[in-house]
This record gives sequence, C-alpha cells and structure tokens, in this order.
Amino acid sequence: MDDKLFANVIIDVTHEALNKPFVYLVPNELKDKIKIGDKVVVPFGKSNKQIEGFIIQILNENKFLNSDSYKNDTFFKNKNRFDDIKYILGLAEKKISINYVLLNIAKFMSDEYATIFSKCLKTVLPVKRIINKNKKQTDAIIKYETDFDDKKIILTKEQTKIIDSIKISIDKNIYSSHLLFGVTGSGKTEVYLNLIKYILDKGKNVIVLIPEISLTYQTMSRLKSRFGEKVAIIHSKMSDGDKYIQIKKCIDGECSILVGPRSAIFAPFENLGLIVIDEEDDDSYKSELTPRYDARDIAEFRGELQNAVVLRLSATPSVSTFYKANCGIINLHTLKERAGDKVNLPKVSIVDMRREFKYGNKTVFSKLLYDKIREKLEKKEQILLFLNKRGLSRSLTCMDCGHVIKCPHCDVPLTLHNDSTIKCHYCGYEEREPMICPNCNSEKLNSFGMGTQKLEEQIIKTFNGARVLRMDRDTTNNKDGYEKIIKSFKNKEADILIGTQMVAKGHDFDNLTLVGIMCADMSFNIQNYKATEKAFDLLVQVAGRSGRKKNGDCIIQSYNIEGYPLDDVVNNDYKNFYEKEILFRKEFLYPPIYKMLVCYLKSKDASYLIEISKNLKKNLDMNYNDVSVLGPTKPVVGKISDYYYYLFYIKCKNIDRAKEIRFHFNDMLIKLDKMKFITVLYDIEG
DNA sequence: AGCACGCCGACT
DNA sequence: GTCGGCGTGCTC
Repeated sequence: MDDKLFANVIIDVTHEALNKPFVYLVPNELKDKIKIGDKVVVPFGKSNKQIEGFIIQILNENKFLNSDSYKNDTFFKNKNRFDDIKYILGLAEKKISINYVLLNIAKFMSDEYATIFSKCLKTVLPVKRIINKNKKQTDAIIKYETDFDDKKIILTKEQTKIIDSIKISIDKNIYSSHLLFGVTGSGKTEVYLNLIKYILDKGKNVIVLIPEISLTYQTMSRLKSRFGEKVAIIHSKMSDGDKYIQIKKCIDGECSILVGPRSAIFAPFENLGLIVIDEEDDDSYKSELTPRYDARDIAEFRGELQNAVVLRLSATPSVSTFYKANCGIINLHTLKERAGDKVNLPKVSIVDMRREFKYGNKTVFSKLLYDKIREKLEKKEQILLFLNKRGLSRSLTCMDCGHVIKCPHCDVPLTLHNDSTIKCHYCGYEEREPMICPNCNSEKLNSFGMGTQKLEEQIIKTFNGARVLRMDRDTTNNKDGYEKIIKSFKNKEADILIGTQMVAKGHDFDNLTLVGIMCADMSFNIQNYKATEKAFDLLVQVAGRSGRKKNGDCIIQSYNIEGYPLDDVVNNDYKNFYEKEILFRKEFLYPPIYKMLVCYLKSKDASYLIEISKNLKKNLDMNYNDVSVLGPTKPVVGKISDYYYYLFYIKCKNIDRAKEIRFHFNDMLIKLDKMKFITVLYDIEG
C-alpha cells in the first residue's frame, strides 16, 4: 500500500514543448480509483497552476525507473529530481475518460498526422463534458420516420454470395478490409444490414459511417426499422448534450450501432466487430481541422487494433481504394445486377456546345436542352440544372477547338489571374495570358464567367413564367436554407432547381425527370490531379438524380466532348474510367502510386515567407533526389485574414518516406525561420 | 502556452 | 531608491 505509484500525464496545453508525458505521483486516496484514460487535475509550472491532463500510463516505482519517461527525460538526466515530482490533485469533474482503444487511436493520429498528442486526445472524444439533460426530450429529436418497408426483401444470388463470403471473414475474428462495389440500386445497403445483424448476434458492436448531412435521415430510417433502439446516432447539428446521451448509450451497452459522419469513427465501443463506410469516396471523411485525420484510415487502423472487419461501399469508389482492391490489400466484392424491380437509369446525352456556337446559338442552352426544358415544363415535371461553379471562370478554353491551356511541366490546366497571367498551381509556372489559342490560332479564348446567379437570370429571361429555385453557398447561408429549398422543391413549389455540388448526392425527387449539366468539362479543369476522379463521381451522381420514379433524361453540355470521362459517365462505366485514370496516375507518379506530401506555410509577412520558402526549396532540391518537389506555389486563395499562404507538393515513393520528408521539412523550417513568423501544416494524400 | 525570473529606464 | 518594460527559459 505504501508502494509509490507514478502516472504519465499528457497536459491539456497545445504547445510543441509540452507535447510529452509529465510524471506525477498518485496520492494514496486515488490509487484504487485511477485508471488509464482518466482526466485528472495536476499542479503545473512554478506557480503550480491547476491544469487538466489525461493519464496515459500508470507505473509502480520499479517500472517507472525502467521507463522511457524516466530514462530519456532531460528533467531526470543530470541530477536526481525525484523530490520535484508532484502529486496528482484529483480526478477532473464531469469529464469523460478515454478508453484504451481511443487512447491508441489518439497516439496513431499523433504520429500519422504530426499533431500534438493532447489535441488528438481531445479529438477522439465526441463529447467533452458530462451533461445531464432530459433524456426523453432528446430521444424525441432523433425519432425518424421508419417508413422503409423491409419485410418483402429477397436477396439476390449475388448478394447472398457476398454476404456469405464476408461472414467467413468475420468468423475468423481478425481484421480484414472489404470493398463492396456496385451501381446504385444493386442492394449494397441490404448487404451491410445483413452483416450488421450477424455481428449483433455475436454480441459485438458496429460503426456505420456516412457522408456529412445528406444521407443521415435515409440511413437512420433504414437502420431504425431493422434494429430499433439498438441504434445510436451523432451528427454535426446535434448539441453536446444530445451527443452525450447517444454516446452514453454506446458506453452502457444500450446501443450497439453508432451511425454518424467521420467523427463516429471514435465510437467508444470496446467490442467492435464491423465498421461500415457508406459512399466511401466522399470527401467529407477527411477532416479539415487539426488533426487532419481521414476517418477511412482510422477505420483500417481500428479494424486491426480490435480485430474488426472494415466494409466500404460505393458505386464510384475512390481511385485509391479501387487500386488497393486490385492489389489485393482490400477484398473486392462486385454487385453487377440490380436488385428488385428494374430501375431505369436516365438516358444520358452529350451536347457539343462548340457546334451550337458555330450554328449561331449564343445562349447557354443547347437546342436539345431548350426543347427538353420546354417539354418538361409542359408536362409539369421538374428539372435540375447543375453548374459546378467552382470549376468556372478560371481556365482558358478555346471556343473553336476546345483546347484547354495547360502547364508544360504538369498535366494540369493553367489558371487565369486578374493580372493577365496564367499560372500553374502545382509548380508555380506562369506566362502571360495568350490572345490566341496555341493549338489552332483562334481568337475565341473564353474564360467562362457564368455562375449560378447569371444562369438564373438567363432562365427567367428564356423560359417565361418558370418558377426557379437556386441552391448554392449564397442562398443556403442562413441555418435552414438548405432544408427549406429542398422541401420547397419536393413540394413542387418550383419547376427548375439550379444547384452546385450540394444537390448532387442523396436526394430523391420523384417528379424530377430532367437533369441538365451546364458545363461538364469545366468541372475537370480544376487544378488538381484528382479533378477527373471528382468530375466523374459528381457527374455520375448528378445524372443519377434524374428519373428515380419515372423515366428521365440527362443532358450533358460540354465544350470539349473529346475530353474523357464523359463517355464513361454516359455508359456508367466506372471500370473504364478507372483503367484510364490509374494509367495517368502511374505516368505522373500521383497518388495512389506515390504519396503526396502537402506542406502549407502561413505567415503575415509575405516577403519573409517567400524568402524562407525559396530557401526551403533549395534545401529540398539539394538534399533529396528521390522525391519531386513542386512549388513553392501560391494557392488559389493566397491570403486569408491577413495571412499569406505558400505551399509545397512533394511526391514521395511511400508513406514512410513522406513522413521522413515531413520531419526533415519541419526541421529545416525551424532552422530557417528563426523569427518564428511561419506556421506550417502538413497533409499526406494517397 | 503561460508564468516567473531578470536586468535596464522614468516615476512618487 | 522602486515600479514596470517584455526577453529568456522552464514546466514532471
């Protein structure tokens, strides 16, 4: 009982110098109460300020003396500082402990994303405080309509085969990863619902990850109808109190399934059997905040840690996932047939807007689209016009030959700037804006200044009396703008909906029979190696909005019809798209072949930033011949809230090399930036 | 990050 | 003489 007990504590202060465990003594009265993952209050610094921290290790005297935190800590190195070890003051109140699983995930994130441990520990907690709230009130909030009728579902042979094969993996009780690839309507959901049932019968728990917002209601309603009260949910719009109640149910074993966006990967289950990742190609699985974690990477890590099975689903898997599947790292299961009644895919047509232009049509609507809109308006059916605003008014396209002006050093289009230059956002290459097309000498170079707002004006002018709704970032600013517009369109209060990416996924409009994609090829001209992939996914998704209940059409307007992957969109041919895309990635050593280390530098002093960046570039080029350094380059948005940004793209042959380079880059920066005027952020893609 | 210690200028 | 500036350095 008199044995001294030592605890390693991670202090809740975000600073590099404090990013290590601090040793404290456990007072006798806490010896039986304290465990790893508990949040405690400790005295810190010369003034013994009370600070909170997480216990990550508990050691007796003997073990402590042999531990790294004793042997490797400079604090103990020179003289015996044993007397300076302070006592833990007590357990922090109303704080949730971190279980060993989440502790390991936090450690993983800290290494993987080069982020301070204490920040990762915080990230891993879905709710920070214990909040007492009326439970009934909250349960009412998350009651969903469960009109999903699952009684008559008969599995197809394909589905049964896949379910049986994954069950074999589950029975092995070791980690394995799977991709379920199948077109919409092929019954992917039914496969995972069956597997969830199988896992629950084994007494294990399940995490279901879904993309942000759009799929929440649909998924929840299906899970609730099948598994009732066993299902817990968290989503971004919930209060901490509501979240706490859901998480508590998971801790207490009342719920065995947690559904939610990326942060649901931190479900506190200790007996996890399955992680489902729906629409696995969705960008929202990656966090934009520090740590910039990817829920899909954590799912795989967690699967290994807890001997669970990971199941990804998509009709358009990310190139990187499909690549892993082809390499045998992920088990591939394909659903080729559609399940249940035949659901008609929309009839997709491509219109060459250059021809329209040649024959004197100067409007934004092709003859075909114009006629179809007229037809649908008469039939009182609804229309969606999709415009990828982000890809517009940036790159130069020739109206005669469709040529897109690209960087000579990278296979990405050059971006038009206000100062009459065109620049490459990868390598920094720039030239003066050409007056004639370098391909055919035409003078009709166009930079496409049209946005959703202008399109709305055009529609009102062209289709007199048509009721138009517009959904983009400007019209969804207020908190329920998003839902309002969707509801209003569902209630047929408008004939035409104009939208950006927001409308692409998940929505079901029964009366929608025409989708018009305004400038399809413009979506590809964004300056990123993933542009084609994103464009393909988006177009397939948008086209899929049409004709859910009645036969529908989709018209893709494009200025460069030779530009792939439009044919693949028309044919709904993912594999053909993939084969071409992976060749491109291989040729230019983009992910997933190589890893892409992105270093974001940020400073208030622009010239200093440039100076340091140039020095970094020199150092990188001198010291590394196995990596290709693109940059330093000014990002699209070069200045945000008085901070200037510069970035480097570094292609590294594998993840370990990327991490090494990241470490050395950081080291170089610290040495060069003596003023400490620059902050840096890292991201490894692929 | 914070907080204390430390060594130099203008104030009751 | 001392109050207070923010540079430097440490935190179990």
